[in-house]
This record gives sequence, structure tokens and C-alpha cells, in this order.
Amino acid sequence: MLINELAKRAGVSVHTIRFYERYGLVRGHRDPTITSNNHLHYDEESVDRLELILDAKSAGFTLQEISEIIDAWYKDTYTKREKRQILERKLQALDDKIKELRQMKKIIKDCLEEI
Amino acid sequence: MLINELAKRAGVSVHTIRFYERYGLVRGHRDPTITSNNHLHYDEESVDRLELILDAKSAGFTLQEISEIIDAWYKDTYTKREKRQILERKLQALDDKIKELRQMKKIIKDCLEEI
DNA sequence: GTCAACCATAGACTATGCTCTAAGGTTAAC
DNA sequence: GTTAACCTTAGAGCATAGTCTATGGTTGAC
Repeated sequence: MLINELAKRAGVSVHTIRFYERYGLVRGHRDPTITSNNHLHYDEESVDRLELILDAKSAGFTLQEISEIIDAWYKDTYTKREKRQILERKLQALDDKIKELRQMKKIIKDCLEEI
Repeated sequence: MLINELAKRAGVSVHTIRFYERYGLVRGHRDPTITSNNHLHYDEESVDRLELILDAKSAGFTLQEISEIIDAWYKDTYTKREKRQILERKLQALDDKIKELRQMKKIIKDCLEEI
């Protein structure tokens, strides 16, 4: 599929996809049999990557952190052990964030009680 | 206390405090009995405000959102009802964020299992 | 054969949240 | 009386994460 279709499938703008591509989060490929244009083609993995990016962004991860998660999942130069380590660190980061959110909930609840 | 002491008490830089002051999140006051300089003085409430700001930032709130929380707590032009409404919306936002974090945890756990 | 609808690259612009520099004033210690 | 250590305002600069514009190429419908 071309970038426009990918954008529609993933629910992001074409601009954003190009931005992510420059950042290294998704990668389109040129079809060597087509010489008249240099359009990039994307596969289902690109859709999966974009969905992962959106979820991870909602969870408060930066693009840098998301790039590590994506590498842990897709990059074949990592050993399974390394991949596991990266993902476990992200899991820990999520637990820390949840802890902070709960602390903030407590602060707001205390405010509400004092009103 | 002056800005330097406030910065040390709250654990932020003087620059950051001035930035927050321009943003309206903290406010120093001039002592009218002092005419030789125009230094701003801060009270304990400023320390509390900065602590609240740091906690809320950790919880992923933007300065705009934090400004609403601070107004709900300190601004006397709001009725108790209005204050309660604002804080309850923030509580809901926190619950939504926690939900997103848990979803991301699930995604990463699934990845870990598949490795 | 031209118009719409795509595609590409390059780079300018924006918002958020700082962070730092410049330029100048006051005060306290030596 | 000058040096250090503060204070002030004004504004420049930076990182992140987009968002948009300019410019130009290809293709298909009419």
C-alpha cells in the first residue's frame, strides 16, 4: 500500500508518517520493478508499528522510548535476552508511571475532601 | 523568601520558577516597605504550588491542565461546586491514563511472551 | 492535452516547556 | 571601593513532536 492508504488505516496524517519515517519508526520500500516513480510501499507491519506507536504515545512514552520498544520487537540484531531486558525495563517504567498517577489521584482526592 | 530559596526548597531552577510565574502558576509579591530594590518575595503557598506542579507533571498533566487544578484549589472566584467539578474531571483523566498504561503493559507482556 | 489526485524531497513553522544569556541594579563582605 | 552574590526584565535558543508549504514528478479520467 502507498502512504495515503497507510495513513487512513492507522489514523494518522501522511505528514506524521513521513516524520516517523525520518525518525526511523516505520520504513517503506521501493518496488525495484517500478522505474517511472519512486513511491514508497508499506506492508501490514507498518500498520502494526503505527498502532504500537499510538498506544505507546498514549502511555506517555517518548518517540525515543518507542523506538527502543520497536527495536526490541523487530530488530533482529538483538538477542532474545536483550529484547526481554528492554521490554522488562519498559514494563518497570509503566509501573512507575502508574504509581505516580495513583499518587496524583490521592492528592486530588485529598483536595476534594477538603473543599 | 526570595526566588533562590524557593528554588532550593522546591527543587527546581530559578529559571523554571520565573517561567512558571510568567505562566501564572506561582506569584511572588513585592514588599511595599522596601523601595531600594524590586525583589519578589514568596511564601509557603508558593512551595506547595511548586510541589503540586511537579507531582502533576509526573502524572503527565500539561501546564495548562495544571493551571486548572491550581485554580480549582486556590482561585476564590470559583464556587465549591465548580472546584469540585474541575477536580473530578482531573480524577477521571487520571483514571483514563491509568487505563492506557495498563493497556500498554498488556501489549508489552504479550511481546515478552512471544519472544 | 489538461486536470485531479496522488507521490516525492526539502525545509520552514508551530506549540510546549523549559534553559540560558544579556544587561543592569542592590547589598554585604573584605 | 571593588568583588561576590544575589536580584530584575527582556529576549534568544533548544528539544520534542509534529504540521505545513513549496516545488516538482507520475498517472488516470475526461
